[in-house]
Amino acid sequence: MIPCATGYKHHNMVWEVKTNQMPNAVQKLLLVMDKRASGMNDSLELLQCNENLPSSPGYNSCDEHMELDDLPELQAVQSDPTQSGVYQLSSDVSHQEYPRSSWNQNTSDIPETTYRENEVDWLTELANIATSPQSPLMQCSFYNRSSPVHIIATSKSLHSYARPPPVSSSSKSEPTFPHHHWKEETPVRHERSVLKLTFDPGTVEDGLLTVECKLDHPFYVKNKGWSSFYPSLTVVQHGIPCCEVHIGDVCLPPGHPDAINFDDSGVFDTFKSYDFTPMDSSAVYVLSSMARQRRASLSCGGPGGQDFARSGFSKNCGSPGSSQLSSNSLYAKAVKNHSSGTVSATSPNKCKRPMNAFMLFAKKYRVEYTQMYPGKDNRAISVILGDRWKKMKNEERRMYTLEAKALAEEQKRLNPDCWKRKRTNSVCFNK
DNA sequence: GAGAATGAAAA
DNA sequence: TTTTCATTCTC
Repeated sequence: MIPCATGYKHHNMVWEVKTNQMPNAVQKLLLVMDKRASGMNDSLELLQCNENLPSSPGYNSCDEHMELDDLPELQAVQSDPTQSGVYQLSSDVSHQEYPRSSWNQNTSDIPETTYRENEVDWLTELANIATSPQSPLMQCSFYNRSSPVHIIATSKSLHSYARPPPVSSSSKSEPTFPHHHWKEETPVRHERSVLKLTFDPGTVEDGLLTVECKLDHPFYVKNKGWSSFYPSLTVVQHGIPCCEVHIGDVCLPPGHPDAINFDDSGVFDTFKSYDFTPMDSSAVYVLSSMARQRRASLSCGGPGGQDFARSGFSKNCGSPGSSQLSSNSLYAKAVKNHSSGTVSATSPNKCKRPMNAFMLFAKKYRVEYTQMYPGKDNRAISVILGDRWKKMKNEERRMYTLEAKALAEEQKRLNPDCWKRKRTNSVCFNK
C-alpha cells in the first residue's frame, strides 16, 4: 500500500471484478480512501487502492471474437452528500449481491445504481469519483457535478504468460502475484462483466459500500494519471490512454496538488508525455489540448513542428506562461520526464513512433521480469519477453494490439509522417 | 552506443 | 524484402 499523506484519513474499498467467463470468480480490490482531515472540500479526497486483481480481467480465454459488447459495463452510482467518518476494511469482507434487471444501454457510461450498507455515505465519495466531470465518461448528464473526484486504480497481478516459471517464482513472485484476496462466491448472473467496488470506509459502524462500474472506466490515480482496469479499451472507447490499476493506487480529485504535480514514476510511459491531469476531463479536451500544444510547438519555430507530445518538444517550446492549464503541467512534466533522457536532449523535434503491441507488453513487464530474474541482462530479459510474447494467445495479446493500434492511429492523425524513415543524409532524425 | 526482443511502416 | 525504430537498461 502506498503510504498516504499526513493529515489524511484512510478509507478502504474493495473492488470486485466479475466476468461472464468467470461468473464464480470475483476479483476483489481493497481500496483505501483518504480524506483530508483538514476539512478539505469533498472533492479533494483520495482513494487508495489496497488490494489487487487476481488476474487479468481483460483476458478471457474464450473470447477470441470478443466484442466491445462483451466488455464490462458501468453500473449506476447514486451519491449521498452526507459525510461519514473513518472506515476500516474488515478482513472477511465480501461482495454483496443484489438483483439487477438490466443494463442501461443508453447510458452505459453512467453509473446506474448502487447501494449502501449500514448507512454509509461513502458511496457519495465513489459516486463523485466515478461520475466526476473529470471523468471522460461523465461528459453527458453527470458533467455538472460540483464535486468531481478521480478514481483509483488497483493492481492486476501478472498475466499467466508473464509469470515466472514455477521454479524461480517461489518467493519473489508471491508478492508480485498475490491471490489471497481472490474469493469464490456465489455466481451472479450478469449480462456483462462488471467491476464491483466495495468500499469499506474504515469504521465498523459505517459498514461497507458497494458499487459497480465498467471495467474500462478511467480514474485519475496519484502518480499515475488516468488509469483503468482495461487501458486498451479505455483508450479505444474513450480516447484516454490509461495505466492499469495497481495496488496502493490513490485516487485524486481535481485540483489536488498531487494530481497536478504527480510523480510519473509509475505512469504508463507511453502516454506520460501527454501528461493527462484531472483537468483533462474528456478525451476531447485531451485531444484538443494536444492540438493546442502542437500548434504551440509549431509556433515556436520548430521546423519539424511535429509531435511535441511524445518527443518532449514542449521542453523547448512550452510556454510557462501559457493559459492552458493542462498544458502547463504537461510542459513541466515533459521537462522533468525528459530532462535526463536522450530523446529530448538530442532531438527535440523528433517524432517518435508509437510502440507496437509487443513493445507495450515488453515495457509493461520488463521491470517485473527483471525483478523475477535478478542478474539477468536486459537483453536476456528481452529474449524472455519475446519468448513469452510468442507463447501468448491472440486474445491475450489483444489488449496490447488494441492499444498499439489506438496509439498508431492517434499518432498518424497527429503526425502522419511519424513513420517516415530517416534518410541517410537527413538531419531531422538523429537516431 | 550496442544489443535483445517484435512489429509496423517506409524504402 | 530489407531497413528503421519504437522501449528498456546492462554492459
